[in-house]
Amino acid sequence: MAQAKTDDTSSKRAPERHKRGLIDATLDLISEIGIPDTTVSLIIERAGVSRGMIHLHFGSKDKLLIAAIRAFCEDYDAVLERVLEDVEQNPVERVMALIRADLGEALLNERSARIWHAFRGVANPSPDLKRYCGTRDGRARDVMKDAFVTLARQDHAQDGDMLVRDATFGTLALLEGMYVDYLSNTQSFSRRDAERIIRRFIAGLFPDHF
Amino acid sequence: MAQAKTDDTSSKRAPERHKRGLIDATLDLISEIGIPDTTVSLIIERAGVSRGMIHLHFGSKDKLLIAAIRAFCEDYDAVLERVLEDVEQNPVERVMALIRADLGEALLNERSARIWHAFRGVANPSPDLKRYCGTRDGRARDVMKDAFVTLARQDHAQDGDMLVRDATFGTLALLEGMYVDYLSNTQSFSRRDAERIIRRFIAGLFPDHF
DNA sequence: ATACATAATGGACGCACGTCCATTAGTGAC
DNA sequence: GTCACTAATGGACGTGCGTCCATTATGTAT
Repeated sequence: MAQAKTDDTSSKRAPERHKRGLIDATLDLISEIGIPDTTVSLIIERAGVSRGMIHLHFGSKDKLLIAAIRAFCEDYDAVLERVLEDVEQNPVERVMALIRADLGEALLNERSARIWHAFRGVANPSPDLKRYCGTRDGRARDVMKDAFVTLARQDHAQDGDMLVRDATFGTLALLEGMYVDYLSNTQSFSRRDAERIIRRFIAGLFPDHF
Repeated sequence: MAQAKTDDTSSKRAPERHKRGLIDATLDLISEIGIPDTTVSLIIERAGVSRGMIHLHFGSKDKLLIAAIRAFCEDYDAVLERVLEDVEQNPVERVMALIRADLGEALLNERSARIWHAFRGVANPSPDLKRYCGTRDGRARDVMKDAFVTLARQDHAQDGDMLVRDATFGTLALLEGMYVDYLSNTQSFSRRDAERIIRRFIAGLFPDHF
């Protein structure tokens, strides 16, 4: 058996590296000039590869786009996962850590916010893309819901189900709204303000904990 | 002086009617197949006019796009304005009327949500479009802020400025988030739940009024 | 009636797009 | 060193785009 398939940087034949290069170039261009203007010629120029590579590795430009958003979402999830590993079990801290991570520069920056919006904008007509865009699914939602369930039980809250649902759904909606506002108003956007507002929302539902 | 310039439907020469027809066709197509696939050929076919009309009336396809989003936003604002005229002066009722209007079928439906997202997605690279997309400007924000100012004064709240800012900003962010969620999950989206969640957020900040 | 102004037409044009494939270059096996 | 295999190249191809303009149709003023 030959040595591992991982691409050493010196090799001129490195399909995985080239695939990743094409995906990164695509994401960069989308964040800079938008999806409609992101052409095959610009992508290959940015990635520094030849014209046939997209067809060779992805089959078509559309499939490259799908691979790009998939990779983008996987990176996003990976960052969240890493945050959740490091944080303690206290549900209040877990929720706030999630929010802080979502609002931090690693996840909420101009590039990523633009990419999110660009994909959202074209996702509806295309089910292949829509699959990757849900807010309601995914780790973040589950972790948050679990934390709120714990708190609702501690409080012996009546109608705890609705409380948990409202808290989870509302927090995610607030985070979504913050992303939109970040893009509309990047320079005056305040991560501190955003975090405080979300905290105030949760504090209204769980006054004893936040 | 001849009769009014308003287009009677029988006339074959009706520039204003044709302009509006092109704009409506453009918005329809954007909501159905997205901006990248909305071509000149499809627009004129949908509008039932000839190929040269876009160049004649708007100068180019790009300018038609800008005119379309402008018209879309004006319609949106007009609906809000009409709601605000009918509602009483009580600040609590004004805020809730605004929220209810924003979540109502007239403003939040599949077509409009898709159009919003499509334009948001391409707006960042294009300042001409970005101008029309802000959440933080506009009537809705001002009306909401005024209402919260009134309430904060009644409560003699300390740090009322921050309270008002957080309430305004947070409510708008929640509404934005609801729009995103509506699109991601149209069939299971509940306007009632959305309204209740936003109300709970505001109630946390103004417990004596909501 | 006639002339004038302009709304509207639709085909032609050049260009840039995404796709594809015959060819070349690089890599590991024998 | 040779062979076999596959990654990578880059130009050619056809398609469909947006733009434009010479022409026609329509309504208005004289």
